[in-house]
Amino acid sequence: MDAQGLDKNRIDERLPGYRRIAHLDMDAFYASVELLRYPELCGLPVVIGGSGDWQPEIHKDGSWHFSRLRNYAGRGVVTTATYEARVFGVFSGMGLMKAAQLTPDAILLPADFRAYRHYSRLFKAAVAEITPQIEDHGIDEIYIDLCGLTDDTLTLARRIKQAVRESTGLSCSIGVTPNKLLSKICSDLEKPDGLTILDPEDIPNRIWPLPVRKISGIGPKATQKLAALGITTIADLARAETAFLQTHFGSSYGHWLHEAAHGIDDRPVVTESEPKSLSRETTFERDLHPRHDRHILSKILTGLCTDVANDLQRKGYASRTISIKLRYDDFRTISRNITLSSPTADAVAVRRAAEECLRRVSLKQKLRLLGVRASTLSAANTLRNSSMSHQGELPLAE
DNA sequence: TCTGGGGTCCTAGGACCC
DNA sequence: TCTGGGGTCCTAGGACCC
Repeated sequence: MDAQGLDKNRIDERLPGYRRIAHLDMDAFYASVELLRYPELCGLPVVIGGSGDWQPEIHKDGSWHFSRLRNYAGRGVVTTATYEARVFGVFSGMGLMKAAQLTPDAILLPADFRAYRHYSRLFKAAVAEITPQIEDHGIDEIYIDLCGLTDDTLTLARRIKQAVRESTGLSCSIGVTPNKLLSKICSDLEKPDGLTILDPEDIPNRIWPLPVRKISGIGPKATQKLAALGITTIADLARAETAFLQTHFGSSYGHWLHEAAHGIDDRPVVTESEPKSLSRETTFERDLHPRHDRHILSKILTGLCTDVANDLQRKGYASRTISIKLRYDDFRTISRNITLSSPTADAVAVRRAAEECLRRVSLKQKLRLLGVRASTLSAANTLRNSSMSHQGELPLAE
């Protein structure tokens, strides 16, 4: 060991190419949580979506009665589907009405986010027992920095999977590579219950044959644009000149595309972060007319502002920028925002600001969605926070 | 089958100031 | 009166992620 406590014989994990970063992705998370509750649904096509009144009902003999997808009518989308349902071409984001056409006999369950958050906390706590170097990435995913741990990668990955299974009864898939970009791709390669460890030398064999869409950050638009340029696989992308990509995608995104294709990514695992914005939005059951349905819309707007204000207060933030979001019946979406002179977490102030924004939009067309967002966040009350840290002092009133 | 709700980050133009 | 850059803030929209 040298002065910094580093073993000279070990590869220096501080170098970007030699880090050990894991990406852990829970397998069909929401659906799997539901199967814990309703084990009799194992092996059946099950679709989770919406939040309506198709709650399973219990029979006198103790058996459950489940709703079928064919009976669904509304504007909900698929949140998750079991692998058995995915076989029919059902995937998340798809309208439930369309999913019903593909597989009418599939079981439909409402999303139960409280249950999913509970299991999310369980699996993250179990991993945190092994190492606290965890970056949250949504409800069912984390990045784990394995640098500094002494065991070999395979042992660690197996231990993490075992900890997740013991704490939740659920399986996950893990990818371990020198960076987040590659690990994210790899955790998906052997799903479900996968474990993929990849060295940089494996990139040409295992990464390059994949479609560009497998790279997190290349979405539907970029995929289409790349295809039009004759680029469909990551190998195609890796062959493309940076300058060529930059002329078509801008200097920043073009540069990133090139690096991504070569498996280059130096982003650190970030274990702590503050939210940048909080928002609430709702799609109406039917399109609403700004004038005829004025009272309903007003009530909905007040509700959204109250929810946002409550979220701000509960989480200890105040916001200086309030935005509204409108979606017209033709799906055109616009937003307006206003920056206040001082931060607020007050429902009435949020509502006033939202109204101010609303005055600047055209209200001739029917609406399908209304949303309210609070951004430019600051700690709600630094005075109060500092007083809280001194034992014995009473927190100041609002 | 018309397409949810919660986020992050980036771009680009205009105002305003030095 | 016209012509400059640079920096920051604000606004609107869009791509992308889970």
